[in-house]
Amino acid sequence: MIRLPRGTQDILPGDSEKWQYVEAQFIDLCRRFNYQEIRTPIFEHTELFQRGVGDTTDIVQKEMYTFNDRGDRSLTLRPESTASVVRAFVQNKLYGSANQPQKLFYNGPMFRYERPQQGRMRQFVQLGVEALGSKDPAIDAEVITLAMTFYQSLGLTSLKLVINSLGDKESREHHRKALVEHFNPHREELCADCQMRLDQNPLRVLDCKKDHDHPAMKSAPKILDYLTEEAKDYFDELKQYLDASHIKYDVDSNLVRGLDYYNHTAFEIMSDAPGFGAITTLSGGGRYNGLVEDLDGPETPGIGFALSVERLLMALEKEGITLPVNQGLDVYVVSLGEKAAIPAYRLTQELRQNGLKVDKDYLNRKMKAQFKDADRNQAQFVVILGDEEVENQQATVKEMETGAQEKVQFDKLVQYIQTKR
RNA sequence: GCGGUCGUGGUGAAGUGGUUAACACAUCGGAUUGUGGUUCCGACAUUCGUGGGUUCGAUCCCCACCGGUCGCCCCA
Repeated sequence: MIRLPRGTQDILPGDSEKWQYVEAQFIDLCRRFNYQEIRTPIFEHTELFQRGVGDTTDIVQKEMYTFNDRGDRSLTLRPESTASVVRAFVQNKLYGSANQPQKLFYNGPMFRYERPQQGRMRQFVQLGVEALGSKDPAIDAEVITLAMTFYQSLGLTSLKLVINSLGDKESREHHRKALVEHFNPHREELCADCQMRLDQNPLRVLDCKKDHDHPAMKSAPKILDYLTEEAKDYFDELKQYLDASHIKYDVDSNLVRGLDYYNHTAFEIMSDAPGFGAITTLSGGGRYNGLVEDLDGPETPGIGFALSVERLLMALEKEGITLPVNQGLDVYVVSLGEKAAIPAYRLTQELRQNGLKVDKDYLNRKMKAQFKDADRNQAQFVVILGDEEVENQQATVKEMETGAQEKVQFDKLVQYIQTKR
Protein backbone atom coordinates (compact mmCIF):
# COMPACT_ATOMS: atom_id res chain seq x y z
CA MET A 1 0.00 0.00 0.00
CA ILE A 2 1.26 3.45 -0.85
CA ARG A 3 0.96 5.79 2.08
CA LEU A 4 0.93 9.55 2.05
CA PRO A 5 4.28 11.32 2.45
CA ARG A 6 5.48 12.07 5.91
CA GLY A 7 4.16 15.25 7.42
CA THR A 8 1.16 15.48 5.09
CA GLN A 9 -2.44 14.65 5.82
CA ASP A 10 -5.69 13.77 4.12
CA ILE A 11 -8.54 15.96 5.20
CA LEU A 12 -11.57 13.70 5.10
CA PRO A 13 -15.31 14.32 5.10
CA GLY A 14 -16.27 15.29 8.61
CA ASP A 15 -13.17 17.46 8.87
CA SER A 16 -13.16 19.10 5.47
CA GLU A 17 -16.37 20.92 6.40
CA LYS A 18 -14.51 22.55 9.30
CA TRP A 19 -11.79 23.72 6.94
CA GLN A 20 -14.34 25.15 4.54
CA TYR A 21 -16.12 26.92 7.35
CA VAL A 22 -12.98 28.46 8.83
CA GLU A 23 -11.72 29.56 5.44
CA ALA A 24 -15.08 31.06 4.51
CA GLN A 25 -15.16 33.00 7.78
CA PHE A 26 -11.69 34.32 7.16
CA ILE A 27 -12.54 35.45 3.64
CA ASP A 28 -15.66 37.16 4.90
CA LEU A 29 -13.72 38.98 7.59
CA CYS A 30 -11.04 40.07 5.14
CA ARG A 31 -13.72 41.51 2.87
CA ARG A 32 -15.09 43.53 5.76
CA PHE A 33 -11.61 44.95 6.34
CA ASN A 34 -11.35 45.54 2.57
CA TYR A 35 -8.55 43.07 1.92
CA GLN A 36 -8.59 41.37 -1.47
CA GLU A 37 -7.40 37.92 -2.31
CA ILE A 38 -4.12 37.28 -4.08
CA ARG A 39 -3.12 33.86 -5.36
CA THR A 40 0.52 33.23 -6.09
CA PRO A 41 2.25 30.03 -7.27
CA ILE A 42 2.98 27.23 -4.84
CA PHE A 43 6.57 27.13 -6.08
CA GLU A 44 8.90 29.98 -6.86
CA HIS A 45 12.53 30.47 -7.83
CA THR A 46 14.68 29.39 -4.91
CA GLU A 47 16.44 32.72 -4.97
CA LEU A 48 13.26 34.51 -3.96
CA PHE A 49 13.26 32.86 -0.56
CA GLN A 50 17.00 33.08 -0.12
CA ARG A 51 16.81 36.82 -0.59
CA GLY A 52 13.37 37.44 0.83
CA VAL A 53 13.28 35.23 3.91
CA GLY A 54 17.00 35.48 4.56
CA ASP A 55 19.97 33.19 4.10
CA THR A 56 20.68 32.82 7.78
CA THR A 57 17.22 31.67 8.76
CA ASP A 58 16.42 28.08 9.68
CA ILE A 59 13.79 28.07 6.97
CA VAL A 60 16.29 28.69 4.22
CA GLN A 61 19.15 26.76 5.75
CA LYS A 62 17.39 23.49 6.45
CA GLU A 63 13.69 23.49 5.83
CA MET A 64 13.11 24.18 2.15
CA TYR A 65 11.75 21.74 -0.39
CA THR A 66 14.09 22.62 -3.23
CA PHE A 67 14.42 20.78 -6.53
CA ASN A 68 15.63 21.30 -10.06
CA ASP A 69 13.06 21.06 -12.81
CA ARG A 70 13.71 19.55 -16.22
CA GLY A 71 15.03 22.87 -17.45
CA ASP A 72 17.54 22.81 -14.60
CA ARG A 73 15.95 25.73 -12.77
CA SER A 74 16.18 25.66 -9.00
CA LEU A 75 12.64 25.89 -7.64
CA THR A 76 11.33 25.76 -4.09
CA LEU A 77 7.95 24.90 -2.66
CA ARG A 78 7.00 28.05 -0.80
CA PRO A 79 7.77 27.89 2.93
CA GLU A 80 5.75 31.04 3.61
CA SER A 81 3.87 33.57 1.58
CA THR A 82 5.18 37.06 2.27
CA ALA A 83 8.10 36.78 -0.12
CA SER A 84 5.77 35.58 -2.89
CA VAL A 85 3.24 38.33 -2.30
CA VAL A 86 5.94 40.98 -2.34
CA ARG A 87 7.36 39.45 -5.52
CA ALA A 88 3.93 39.64 -7.15
CA PHE A 89 3.50 43.19 -5.88
CA VAL A 90 6.74 44.26 -7.53
CA GLN A 91 6.36 42.22 -10.71
CA ASN A 92 2.80 43.39 -11.38
CA LYS A 93 3.61 46.95 -10.37
CA LEU A 94 0.83 47.09 -7.85
CA TYR A 95 2.68 50.05 -6.35
CA GLY A 96 1.71 52.03 -9.43
CA SER A 97 -1.94 51.55 -8.80
CA ALA A 98 -4.04 54.31 -7.29
CA ASN A 99 -5.19 51.74 -4.84
CA GLN A 100 -2.80 52.31 -1.93
CA PRO A 101 -2.20 50.78 0.43
CA GLN A 102 -2.54 47.39 -1.21
CA LYS A 103 -4.41 45.24 1.26
CA LEU A 104 -4.15 41.59 0.30
CA PHE A 105 -5.06 38.26 1.80
CA TYR A 106 -4.15 34.70 0.86
CA ASN A 107 -5.04 31.13 1.70
CA GLY A 108 -2.98 28.13 0.78
CA PRO A 109 -0.52 25.36 1.56
CA MET A 110 3.06 26.01 2.65
CA PHE A 111 5.91 23.51 2.84
CA ARG A 112 8.73 23.08 5.31
CA TYR A 113 10.95 20.08 5.75
CA GLU A 114 10.76 19.52 9.48
CA ARG A 115 10.31 16.63 11.84
CA PRO A 116 6.53 16.45 12.09
CA GLN A 117 4.54 16.38 15.27
CA GLN A 118 1.10 17.52 16.23
CA GLY A 119 0.52 21.01 14.90
CA ARG A 120 3.67 20.93 12.82
CA MET A 121 3.32 19.49 9.35
CA ARG A 122 5.51 19.45 6.27
CA GLN A 123 2.56 20.68 4.29
CA PHE A 124 0.37 23.06 6.25
CA VAL A 125 -2.15 25.73 5.40
CA GLN A 126 -1.77 29.39 6.19
CA LEU A 127 -4.30 32.16 6.04
CA GLY A 128 -2.73 35.58 6.07
CA VAL A 129 -2.81 39.19 5.04
CA GLU A 130 -0.26 41.70 3.80
CA ALA A 131 -0.75 45.46 3.74
CA LEU A 132 1.74 47.23 1.50
CA GLY A 133 2.33 50.92 1.12
CA SER A 134 1.52 52.41 4.50
CA LYS A 135 3.71 53.12 7.48
CA ASP A 136 0.88 54.38 9.64
CA PRO A 137 0.84 52.48 12.95
CA ALA A 138 -2.92 52.36 12.57
CA ILE A 139 -2.53 49.75 9.89
CA ASP A 140 -0.33 47.66 12.17
CA ALA A 141 -3.16 47.82 14.64
CA GLU A 142 -5.64 46.93 11.94
CA VAL A 143 -3.73 43.79 10.97
CA ILE A 144 -3.45 42.69 14.59
CA THR A 145 -7.10 43.47 15.18
CA LEU A 146 -8.12 41.47 12.14
CA ALA A 147 -6.26 38.44 13.48
CA MET A 148 -7.69 38.74 16.97
CA THR A 149 -11.20 39.40 15.69
CA PHE A 150 -11.01 36.30 13.56
CA TYR A 151 -10.10 34.05 16.47
CA GLN A 152 -12.65 35.64 18.75
CA SER A 153 -15.43 35.35 16.17
CA LEU A 154 -14.85 31.61 16.14
CA GLY A 155 -15.27 31.51 19.90
CA LEU A 156 -11.69 31.18 21.09
CA THR A 157 -11.02 32.70 24.49
CA SER A 158 -7.65 31.32 25.63
CA LEU A 159 -5.76 33.83 23.57
CA LYS A 160 -2.61 35.73 24.35
CA LEU A 161 -1.42 38.53 22.15
CA VAL A 162 2.23 39.42 22.57
CA ILE A 163 3.76 42.43 20.87
CA ASN A 164 7.20 43.90 20.65
CA SER A 165 9.13 46.39 18.61
CA LEU A 166 12.30 45.39 16.86
CA GLY A 167 13.00 49.00 15.99
CA ASP A 168 14.44 50.38 12.81
CA LYS A 169 17.84 49.69 11.35
CA GLU A 170 19.60 52.14 13.61
CA SER A 171 17.94 50.83 16.76
CA ARG A 172 18.89 47.30 15.87
CA GLU A 173 22.52 48.14 15.22
CA HIS A 174 22.90 49.73 18.65
CA HIS A 175 21.08 46.92 20.35
CA ARG A 176 23.08 44.29 18.57
CA LYS A 177 26.32 45.83 19.69
CA ALA A 178 25.11 46.06 23.25
CA LEU A 179 24.03 42.43 23.23
CA VAL A 180 27.36 41.16 22.03
CA GLU A 181 29.18 43.22 24.64
CA HIS A 182 26.83 42.00 27.33
CA PHE A 183 26.98 38.30 26.57
CA ASN A 184 30.60 37.93 25.49
CA PRO A 185 31.95 37.70 29.08
CA HIS A 186 29.45 34.86 29.72
CA ARG A 187 30.03 33.13 26.43
CA GLU A 188 31.25 29.88 27.96
CA GLU A 189 28.24 29.61 30.26
CA LEU A 190 25.72 29.70 27.44
CA CYS A 191 24.42 26.70 25.56
CA ALA A 192 26.05 25.70 22.30
CA ASP A 193 23.22 27.10 20.23
CA CYS A 194 23.45 30.45 21.92
CA GLN A 195 27.16 30.68 21.37
CA MET A 196 26.45 30.37 17.67
CA ARG A 197 23.57 32.79 17.81
CA LEU A 198 25.80 35.32 19.48
CA ASP A 199 27.86 35.49 16.31
CA GLN A 200 25.12 35.16 13.71
CA ASN A 201 22.09 36.83 15.19
CA PRO A 202 22.54 37.94 18.80
CA LEU A 203 18.89 38.89 19.03
CA ARG A 204 17.96 35.24 19.03
CA VAL A 205 19.87 34.56 22.23
CA LEU A 206 17.04 36.31 24.03
CA ASP A 207 14.65 33.72 22.72
CA CYS A 208 16.55 30.77 24.20
CA LYS A 209 14.61 28.50 26.49
CA LYS A 210 17.59 26.66 27.90
CA ASP A 211 19.40 29.68 29.18
CA HIS A 212 16.22 31.40 30.13
CA ASP A 213 17.20 31.58 33.81
CA HIS A 214 20.78 32.61 33.33
CA PRO A 215 21.43 35.85 35.32
CA ALA A 216 22.90 37.49 32.23
CA MET A 217 19.63 36.91 30.46
CA LYS A 218 17.65 39.00 32.89
CA SER A 219 20.08 41.85 32.85
CA ALA A 220 20.45 41.73 29.06
CA PRO A 221 19.97 44.98 27.19
CA LYS A 222 16.43 45.26 25.94
CA ILE A 223 15.68 46.37 22.42
CA LEU A 224 13.02 48.69 23.77
CA ASP A 225 15.73 50.67 25.54
CA TYR A 226 17.64 51.11 22.31
CA LEU A 227 14.83 52.32 20.11
CA THR A 228 15.38 55.59 18.32
CA GLU A 229 12.89 58.32 19.14
CA GLU A 230 11.10 57.63 15.92
CA ALA A 231 10.81 53.89 16.51
CA LYS A 232 9.72 54.47 20.07
CA ASP A 233 6.98 56.86 18.99
CA TYR A 234 5.83 54.38 16.41
CA PHE A 235 5.50 51.64 19.00
CA ASP A 236 3.70 53.95 21.42
CA GLU A 237 1.21 54.95 18.76
CA LEU A 238 0.52 51.34 17.90
CA LYS A 239 -0.27 50.65 21.55
CA GLN A 240 -2.64 53.60 21.65
CA TYR A 241 -4.52 52.26 18.65
CA LEU A 242 -4.77 48.84 20.22
CA ASP A 243 -5.95 50.30 23.50
CA ALA A 244 -8.56 52.34 21.67
CA SER A 245 -10.05 49.20 20.14
CA HIS A 246 -9.86 47.26 23.42
CA ILE A 247 -7.37 44.72 22.15
CA LYS A 248 -5.46 43.36 25.14
CA TYR A 249 -1.77 42.60 24.77
CA ASP A 250 1.43 41.94 26.62
CA VAL A 251 4.69 43.57 25.66
CA ASP A 252 7.46 40.99 25.58
CA SER A 253 10.84 42.50 24.85
CA ASN A 254 12.18 39.01 24.18
CA LEU A 255 9.77 38.32 21.34
CA VAL A 256 11.92 37.78 18.29
CA ARG A 257 10.60 36.58 15.00
CA GLY A 258 12.50 34.00 13.02
CA LEU A 259 12.59 35.67 9.65
CA ASP A 260 15.16 38.28 8.73
CA TYR A 261 12.85 40.81 7.19
CA TYR A 262 11.05 41.96 10.30
CA ASN A 263 11.47 45.38 11.90
CA HIS A 264 9.39 47.65 14.10
CA THR A 265 6.20 45.80 15.00
CA ALA A 266 6.41 42.07 15.79
CA PHE A 267 3.58 40.07 17.27
CA GLU A 268 2.42 36.58 18.04
CA ILE A 269 -0.89 35.18 19.08
CA MET A 270 -0.75 32.16 21.33
CA SER A 271 -3.26 29.88 22.94
CA ASP A 272 -2.95 28.88 26.56
CA ALA A 273 -5.77 26.39 26.33
CA PRO A 274 -5.05 23.34 28.49
CA GLY A 275 -3.74 20.34 26.60
CA PHE A 276 -1.39 22.18 24.31
CA GLY A 277 2.16 20.90 24.34
CA ALA A 278 5.22 22.80 23.28
CA ILE A 279 3.46 24.40 20.35
CA THR A 280 1.12 27.17 21.29
CA THR A 281 1.76 29.79 18.66
CA LEU A 282 -1.35 30.21 16.57
CA SER A 283 -0.11 32.97 14.36
CA GLY A 284 2.61 35.52 13.97
CA GLY A 285 3.49 38.55 11.95
CA GLY A 286 5.16 41.86 11.83
CA ARG A 287 6.37 44.80 9.84
CA TYR A 288 8.86 44.43 7.04
CA ASN A 289 9.87 47.85 5.78
CA GLY A 290 12.68 47.31 3.34
CA LEU A 291 11.65 43.95 1.97
CA VAL A 292 10.11 45.41 -1.17
CA GLU A 293 13.39 47.17 -1.99
CA ASP A 294 15.31 43.97 -1.25
CA LEU A 295 13.19 42.33 -3.91
CA ASP A 296 13.87 45.09 -6.43
CA GLY A 297 10.78 47.17 -5.89
CA PRO A 298 10.44 50.81 -4.92
CA GLU A 299 10.73 51.78 -1.28
CA THR A 300 7.48 50.49 0.20
CA PRO A 301 6.64 49.70 3.80
CA GLY A 302 4.65 46.59 4.63
CA ILE A 303 3.10 44.58 7.41
CA GLY A 304 1.38 41.22 7.55
CA PHE A 305 0.66 38.10 9.48
CA ALA A 306 -0.07 34.45 8.89
CA LEU A 307 -2.00 31.89 10.86
CA SER A 308 -2.05 28.14 10.66
CA VAL A 309 -5.37 26.47 10.02
CA GLU A 310 -4.11 23.23 11.56
CA ARG A 311 -3.30 24.97 14.82
CA LEU A 312 -6.50 26.97 14.76
CA LEU A 313 -8.52 23.76 14.48
CA MET A 314 -6.49 22.26 17.32
CA ALA A 315 -7.18 25.27 19.51
CA LEU A 316 -10.89 25.06 18.80
CA GLU A 317 -10.85 21.41 19.78
CA LYS A 318 -8.90 22.04 22.97
CA GLU A 319 -11.45 24.65 23.96
CA GLY A 320 -14.31 22.29 23.14
CA ILE A 321 -15.77 24.54 20.46
CA THR A 322 -17.86 22.88 17.79
CA LEU A 323 -18.32 24.72 14.54
CA PRO A 324 -21.77 25.04 12.97
CA VAL A 325 -21.24 22.49 10.22
CA ASN A 326 -22.68 19.14 9.17
CA GLN A 327 -26.33 19.95 8.99
CA GLY A 328 -28.49 16.98 8.06
CA LEU A 329 -30.52 16.29 4.95
CA ASP A 330 -33.81 18.00 4.32
CA VAL A 331 -35.19 14.89 2.66
CA TYR A 332 -34.27 11.25 2.27
CA VAL A 333 -36.14 9.39 -0.46
CA VAL A 334 -36.95 5.76 0.32
CA SER A 335 -37.93 3.63 -2.61
CA LEU A 336 -39.26 0.10 -2.67
CA GLY A 337 -39.47 -2.16 -5.68
CA GLU A 338 -38.73 -1.71 -9.34
CA LYS A 339 -41.72 0.44 -10.16
CA ALA A 340 -40.67 3.10 -7.69
CA ALA A 341 -37.05 3.34 -8.86
CA ILE A 342 -37.46 5.91 -11.61
CA PRO A 343 -40.11 8.06 -9.91
CA ALA A 344 -37.94 8.11 -6.77
CA TYR A 345 -34.94 9.22 -8.76
CA ARG A 346 -36.98 11.86 -10.56
CA LEU A 347 -38.43 13.25 -7.33
CA THR A 348 -35.00 13.35 -5.73
CA GLN A 349 -33.72 15.53 -8.54
CA GLU A 350 -36.79 17.73 -8.47
CA LEU A 351 -36.38 18.39 -4.76
CA ARG A 352 -32.72 19.21 -5.27
CA GLN A 353 -33.51 21.59 -8.10
CA ASN A 354 -35.69 23.46 -5.67
CA GLY A 355 -32.83 24.07 -3.32
CA LEU A 356 -33.32 21.21 -0.89
CA LYS A 357 -30.58 18.95 0.39
CA VAL A 358 -31.67 15.49 -0.65
CA ASP A 359 -30.30 11.97 -0.95
CA LYS A 360 -31.57 8.48 -1.56
CA ASP A 361 -30.49 4.85 -1.36
CA TYR A 362 -28.18 3.48 -4.05
CA LEU A 363 -27.56 0.03 -2.60
CA ASN A 364 -30.98 -1.49 -3.08
CA ARG A 365 -31.39 -1.75 0.63
CA LYS A 366 -34.48 -2.85 2.45
CA MET A 367 -36.78 -0.30 3.90
CA LYS A 368 -35.44 -0.71 7.38
CA ALA A 369 -31.89 -0.15 6.23
CA GLN A 370 -32.94 2.88 4.20
CA PHE A 371 -34.50 4.38 7.30
CA LYS A 372 -31.32 3.80 9.22
CA ASP A 373 -29.47 5.58 6.47
CA ALA A 374 -31.95 8.46 6.66
CA ASP A 375 -31.30 8.60 10.37
CA ARG A 376 -27.55 8.62 9.98
CA ASN A 377 -27.97 11.53 7.58
CA GLN A 378 -30.18 13.34 10.06
CA ALA A 379 -32.94 13.69 7.51
CA GLN A 380 -35.79 15.92 8.52
CA PHE A 381 -38.26 14.21 6.17
CA VAL A 382 -38.44 10.81 4.56
CA VAL A 383 -40.36 10.44 1.32
CA ILE A 384 -41.54 6.88 0.77
CA LEU A 385 -42.31 5.49 -2.66
CA GLY A 386 -43.65 1.99 -3.25
CA ASP A 387 -46.02 0.38 -5.71
CA GLU A 388 -49.06 1.96 -4.15
CA GLU A 389 -47.60 5.48 -4.13
CA VAL A 390 -46.56 5.24 -7.76
CA GLU A 391 -50.02 3.99 -8.68
CA ASN A 392 -51.74 6.93 -6.98
CA GLN A 393 -49.05 9.50 -7.78
CA GLN A 394 -48.88 10.23 -4.05
CA ALA A 395 -45.80 10.01 -1.87
CA THR A 396 -45.91 9.10 1.78
CA VAL A 397 -44.06 11.82 3.63
CA LYS A 398 -42.86 11.21 7.16
CA GLU A 399 -41.52 13.88 9.46
CA MET A 400 -38.81 12.06 11.38
CA GLU A 401 -38.88 13.96 14.61
CA THR A 402 -42.61 13.61 15.24
CA GLY A 403 -43.20 10.41 13.32
CA ALA A 404 -46.27 11.93 11.70
CA GLN A 405 -46.91 10.97 8.12
CA GLU A 406 -49.11 12.14 5.31
CA LYS A 407 -49.88 11.38 1.68
CA VAL A 408 -48.86 14.14 -0.71
CA GLN A 409 -49.45 14.41 -4.45
CA PHE A 410 -46.17 14.21 -6.40
CA ASP A 411 -46.71 17.64 -7.92
CA LYS A 412 -47.34 19.18 -4.52
CA LEU A 413 -44.32 17.56 -2.86
CA VAL A 414 -41.81 20.40 -3.24
CA GLN A 415 -44.25 22.96 -1.96
CA TYR A 416 -45.32 20.70 0.92
CA ILE A 417 -41.75 20.22 2.15
CA GLN A 418 -40.78 23.84 1.69
CA THR A 419 -43.66 25.11 3.78
CA LYS A 420 -43.27 22.51 6.54
CA ARG A 421 -39.53 22.72 7.15
C1' G B 1 18.53 17.07 12.47
C1' C B 2 18.96 14.83 17.95
C1' G B 3 16.64 12.02 22.15
C1' G B 4 12.33 9.17 24.33
C1' U B 5 8.00 6.29 23.29
C1' C B 6 4.47 3.61 20.44
C1' G B 7 2.47 0.72 15.80
C1' U B 8 -3.00 -5.66 16.74
C1' G B 9 -9.97 -5.73 12.31
C1' G B 10 -13.54 0.37 9.89
C1' U B 11 -12.72 2.53 15.20
C1' G B 12 -11.22 1.96 20.49
C1' A B 13 -8.48 -1.56 22.57
C1' A B 14 -6.88 -7.04 25.48
C1' G B 15 -3.24 -10.77 24.61
C1' U B 16 0.63 -15.00 24.30
C1' G B 17 7.45 -18.14 21.89
C1' G B 18 3.45 -23.17 19.73
C1' U B 19 -2.53 -24.01 14.76
C1' U B 20 -9.61 -20.92 18.09
C1' A B 21 -5.92 -13.66 18.23
C1' A B 22 -10.39 -11.55 23.89
C1' C B 23 -13.92 -7.64 24.42
C1' A B 24 -16.59 -3.07 23.00
C1' C B 25 -18.38 0.22 19.22
C1' A B 26 -19.42 0.55 14.10
C1' U B 27 -21.16 -2.33 9.88
C1' C B 28 -24.15 -6.27 7.65
C1' G B 29 -28.10 -10.20 8.07
C1' G B 30 -32.33 -12.18 10.84
C1' A B 31 -36.45 -11.91 14.79
C1' U B 32 -40.38 -7.74 12.30
C1' U B 33 -43.22 -9.40 3.14
C1' G B 34 -43.46 -1.31 3.57
C1' U B 35 -41.13 2.26 8.27
C1' G B 36 -35.55 4.84 11.99
C1' G B 37 -33.10 6.18 16.78
C1' U B 38 -34.84 0.37 21.81
C1' U B 39 -34.21 -5.05 22.52
C1' C B 40 -32.65 -10.15 21.22
C1' C B 41 -29.88 -13.64 17.90
C1' G B 42 -26.07 -14.31 14.22
C1' A B 43 -21.86 -12.74 10.85
C1' C B 44 -17.32 -9.97 10.69
C1' A B 45 -8.51 -10.09 11.55
C1' U B 46 -5.52 -17.36 6.86
C1' U B 47 -3.67 -12.12 10.59
C1' C B 48 -1.00 -8.62 14.46
C1' G B 49 3.22 -1.32 10.24
C1' U B 50 7.13 -3.30 6.30
C1' G B 51 11.49 -6.24 5.39
C1' G B 52 15.20 -9.35 7.29
C1' G B 53 17.29 -12.42 11.35
C1' U B 54 17.17 -15.93 15.80
C1' U B 55 14.16 -20.49 16.54
C1' C B 56 11.62 -26.95 15.25
C1' G B 57 8.01 -22.72 15.49
C1' A B 58 7.13 -15.61 16.26
C1' U B 59 2.06 -11.10 16.44
C1' C B 60 5.02 -11.77 20.85
C1' C B 61 12.83 -11.94 20.96
C1' C B 62 16.80 -9.08 17.82
C1' C B 63 18.05 -5.57 13.70
C1' A B 64 16.81 -2.16 9.90
C1' C B 65 13.28 0.77 7.59
C1' C B 66 8.47 3.28 7.48
C1' G B 67 4.83 5.93 10.22
C1' G B 68 2.47 8.28 14.66
C1' U B 69 3.45 10.80 19.16
C1' C B 70 6.28 13.62 23.01
C1' G B 71 10.61 16.66 24.16
C1' C B 72 14.78 19.68 21.92
C1' C B 73 15.74 23.02 17.78
C1' C B 74 12.61 26.22 15.24
C1' C B 75 8.24 27.99 13.88
C1' A B 76 2.44 28.68 11.66
